Amino acid sequence: MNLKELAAELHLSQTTVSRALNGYPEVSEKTREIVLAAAQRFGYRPSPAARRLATGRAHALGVVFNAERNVLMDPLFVEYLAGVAETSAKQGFDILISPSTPSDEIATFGRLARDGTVDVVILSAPQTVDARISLLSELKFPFVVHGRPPEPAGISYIDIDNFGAFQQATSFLIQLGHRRVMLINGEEHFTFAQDRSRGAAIAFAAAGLPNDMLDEHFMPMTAENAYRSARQALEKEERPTAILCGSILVALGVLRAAAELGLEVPRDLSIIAHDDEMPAFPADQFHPQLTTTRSSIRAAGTRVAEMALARVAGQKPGTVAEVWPVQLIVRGSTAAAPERG
Amino acid sequence: MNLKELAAELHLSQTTVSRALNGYPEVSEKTREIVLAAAQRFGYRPSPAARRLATGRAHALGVVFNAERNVLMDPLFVEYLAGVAETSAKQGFDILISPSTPSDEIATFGRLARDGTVDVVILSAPQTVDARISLLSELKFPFVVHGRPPEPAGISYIDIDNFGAFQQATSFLIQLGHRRVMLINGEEHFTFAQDRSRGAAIAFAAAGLPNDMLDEHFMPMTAENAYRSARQALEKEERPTAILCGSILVALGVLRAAAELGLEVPRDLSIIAHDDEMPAFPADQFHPQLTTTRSSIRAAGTRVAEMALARVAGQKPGTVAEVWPVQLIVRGSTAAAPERG
DNA sequence: CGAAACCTCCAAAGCGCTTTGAACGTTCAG
DNA sequence: CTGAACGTTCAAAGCGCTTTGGAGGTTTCG
Repeated sequence: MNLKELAAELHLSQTTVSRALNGYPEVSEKTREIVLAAAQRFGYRPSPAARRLATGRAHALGVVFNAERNVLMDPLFVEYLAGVAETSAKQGFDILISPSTPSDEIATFGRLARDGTVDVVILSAPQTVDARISLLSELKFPFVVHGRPPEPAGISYIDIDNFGAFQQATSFLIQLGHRRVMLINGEEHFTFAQDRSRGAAIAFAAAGLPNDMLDEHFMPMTAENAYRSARQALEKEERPTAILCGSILVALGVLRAAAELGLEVPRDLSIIAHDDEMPAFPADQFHPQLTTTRSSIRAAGTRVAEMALARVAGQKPGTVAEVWPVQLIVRGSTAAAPERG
Repeated sequence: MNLKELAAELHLSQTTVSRALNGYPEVSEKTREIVLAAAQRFGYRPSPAARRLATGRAHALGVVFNAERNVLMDPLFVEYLAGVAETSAKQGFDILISPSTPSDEIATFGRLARDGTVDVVILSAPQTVDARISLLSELKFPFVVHGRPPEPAGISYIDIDNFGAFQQATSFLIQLGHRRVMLINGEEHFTFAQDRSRGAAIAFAAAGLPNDMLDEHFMPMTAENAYRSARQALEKEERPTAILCGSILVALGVLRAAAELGLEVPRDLSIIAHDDEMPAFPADQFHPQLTTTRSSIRAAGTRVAEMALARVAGQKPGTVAEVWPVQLIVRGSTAAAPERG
């Protein structure tokens, strides 16, 4: 049943019925009730396609899914998506996943912005030079960012306090007597990696320690990459006594490297991992339980979706700039540094 | 630029331009070329919304995303989605993710089918009694299934040979001298869990062994659930000497249980896991490397998307019914059963 | 009592595309 | 030379909704 038929049934015009349904004030309460009841009774549902054409709004939010990137490092993505899905469902918004390869990612964003298939897009993992942000800004297409944009002015975003988290974690290790600390970070071009890097460096500086005791590595955060790097570092004479891990997956690789080399955690090696709270891999289910800097990526997902919807509803960009605190949770993977050997 | 403007520019009617662009035969090659060139030059892109309204087709395929379910057990989901994305991108199809909670999943499917926001939906993890399939069949809405539908007649699906995989794996364990085998399976109401169960049972029967030596447990396949079950079983007097795991995540939990109890794999305990090829957790990166029954869920994703698109293009349902072979890959987590204690 | 000010409701014009039915030349067979 | 057949193009009618610009009727106020 469409609007025309419904209107005919009610002996009203399409206009009135449409307005009654959409909560416009030009229609009397009495009429509205009648219309609403009838719509209910006939199971009338407006056609999204028609509404989209008429209003120019899609009632959908876009997420660009970069398969190659996400699959490798992101079991996180599902958890994040779950958060986004949660809020968007409440508002009846659909989520459009636009597949792309790294090479045509920009084109994908362009298409999304121009086609009007979505009203707003959510951007994740901003980079220090981010063509996606430039493009969307230029096209004046609404977007919100999950993570810290390189130039946050005029951009709505939320981020976790990567800087604080790694500063805190590093300070904690230093307090435990660790001097040679390895940091297995994400790829250098991500702003979060930069923030984490700075956090760790500041902690060293604050303790009056030379910066070169911090052995930092940038890489895609897979278990395997982490395994290789950790293994290499731990085989050296002057091996690190503590490793800061960018994610739980990284910790997994590090644990394996340590096990293979006969190093016991935390006796011989302390490990702190950043934990985005993947339910499939709870930090406290590891052996030993992992000390982590924790923040829920799912919660971030729900929040960023909220922001996206607010943006569609007319909120100005740049209104939201939240940085969520990250908590250091001390568990069994950290201990005092071993005696100098 | 829209069609009208483009037509005006070319001094042609909208009809002709539209037809030229969409490859209809009623337009001469000369005209078509001119139109195509102009469209290119002006960067004309037809409005999806308008096209959708006019044709009634959405040019999108739907995936219902059950956040609560997927997040818990499915880092797989991303990998699967990547497969779907890959093929749908090639055909310019969008992927609409419809969030739902378990309780309103059926309603979500109904909405999707009626709204015309998508042309076809992909169903995953069919159950022995599956209301989603019943609903879509009844509404005569196109769908394809990833996994084995309870009543496959007239339904296009692909599945991996769960039965064969677990029969093979179980036989292999029996050959190695294992008699007390534990099977940590998915939830009972999934058809794949049933198939696996049957596969293992048949292997026992074929070896002339009593069925009660197979200790089968159904549960959501999380590492934690697996850990608990395995731990409990391994603490018993008559503990299993081998455990069949429904997924790599399950294996993770089992490994932890074994480690905590001081059991060495594969000396004291053999493990075979089913491996869907999550790149984040490669079976050969475990310690020890895992013996697996392997099949790529990503490949399945691309195939099922192909089927979905074929379905949209008019292919009859029930045309495709593929069952992919699963390979047993023997690595380091299996060995001959320990001597009877 | 008449005009101004509402309050409700409506007809009709889009939104940008596809598609039907027909028109206009041209060519071809009879 | 005429009528049929064909190849090409077009005007116009949707698709189902929103929204503009009124139109009628009722109330309010000087």
